[in-house]
Amino acid sequence: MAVSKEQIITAAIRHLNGSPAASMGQIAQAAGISRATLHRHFATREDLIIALGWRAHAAWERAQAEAGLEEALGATDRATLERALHRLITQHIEVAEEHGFALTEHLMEVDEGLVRRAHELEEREVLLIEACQRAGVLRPDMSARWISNVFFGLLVTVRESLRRGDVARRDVPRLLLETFLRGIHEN
Amino acid sequence: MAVSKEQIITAAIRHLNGSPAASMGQIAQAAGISRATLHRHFATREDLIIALGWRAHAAWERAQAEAGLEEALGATDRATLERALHRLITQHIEVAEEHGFALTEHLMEVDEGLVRRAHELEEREVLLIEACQRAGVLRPDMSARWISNVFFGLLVTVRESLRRGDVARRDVPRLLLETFLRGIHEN
DNA sequence: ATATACTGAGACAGTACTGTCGCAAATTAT
DNA sequence: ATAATTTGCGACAGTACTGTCTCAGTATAT
Repeated sequence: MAVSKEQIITAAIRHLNGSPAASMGQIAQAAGISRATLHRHFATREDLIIALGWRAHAAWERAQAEAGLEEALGATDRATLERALHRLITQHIEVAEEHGFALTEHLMEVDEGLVRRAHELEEREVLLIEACQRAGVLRPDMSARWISNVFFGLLVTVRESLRRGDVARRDVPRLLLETFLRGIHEN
Repeated sequence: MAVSKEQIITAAIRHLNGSPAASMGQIAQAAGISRATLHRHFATREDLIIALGWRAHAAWERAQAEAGLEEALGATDRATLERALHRLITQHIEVAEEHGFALTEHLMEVDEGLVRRAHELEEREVLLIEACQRAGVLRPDMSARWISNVFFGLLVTVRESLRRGDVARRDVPRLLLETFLRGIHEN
């Protein structure tokens, strides 16, 4: 096979990041294959979007794994939790960069399994946030779910900032961490 | 006239906040008018979306005005600038709540005038941010444009949090201000 | 070299829109 | 009450998709 299913997904995501409403024909063209071949791999457009969703969620899960989230959930000391949190944040930057369009794609909420998967992944981050709150790493006067949503919004910030060329790619980790943790107020 | 153009816009925005990809027929139904009537007011779907964009931008400008942004730009003292900033942030919550879908609607970038308008409004906020940085209200180690984008992302956070029912409406101003200015880190 | 599998191109029907029109009914103004 | 305006409804052509199919050409494997 000249172009594998995984390659198609990659090309589709890349194209949809710039044109979220692209048709099957445009996606096929961007992937360098015919529309018929694209339909052979993904029977419907919805199937394709769902597949992209799973890919994005896989990247999300990998980010959690590489951040050591699972292990950190058993810890109670500041250092371990803080390190996991920082890693998680920086790992997410790539995810937002590669699968950014998934952040605001409402079509993904139609797939039951995908919604459940997103919920699970989100729930694990909420657990980490709560653990950080108990350990005194994060402020306790905000709900963990709000903080989780703040994280989501800041990833949209990252995506847009990079898309518009407002910040340099290499500055993003520092900016995101500082903004997220310390806010933008002086001292 | 039973339903004015302004009422149609209001109903359309309300409906599109929940279903961003709604068709003209669905929008008409949501507004309580026929599709033909909707087309009499807005010749094309694009015209309608553009009109919603102008409405959203008008609300945006009103938020800036009520926050006293213009006057604050001439000031250099902390108190005035800080007060304008706080007002601007809280004023924006309503805008995000009422015109939330406009935050991520890419179709609005096709209208030249609308893009210029958005640019102007954004530029004024950047100027305020820079003034706040010079006055020691906001940290100077981040570009004003990044901070402006952070603000944008947090409005997406607000929209999603309210849409999902994760936070109470009355808690939003405090949460947003605290998060924006102080971040989520303990102490 | 031959069989197998895959691909691109094109045609096709089906669907869901958009945008326009005419007309009858209802609303509003005078 | 009558005229003018506005509306809903249905019909219509036009467009842009989606999803399926066929067929001829190409690559791949044995």
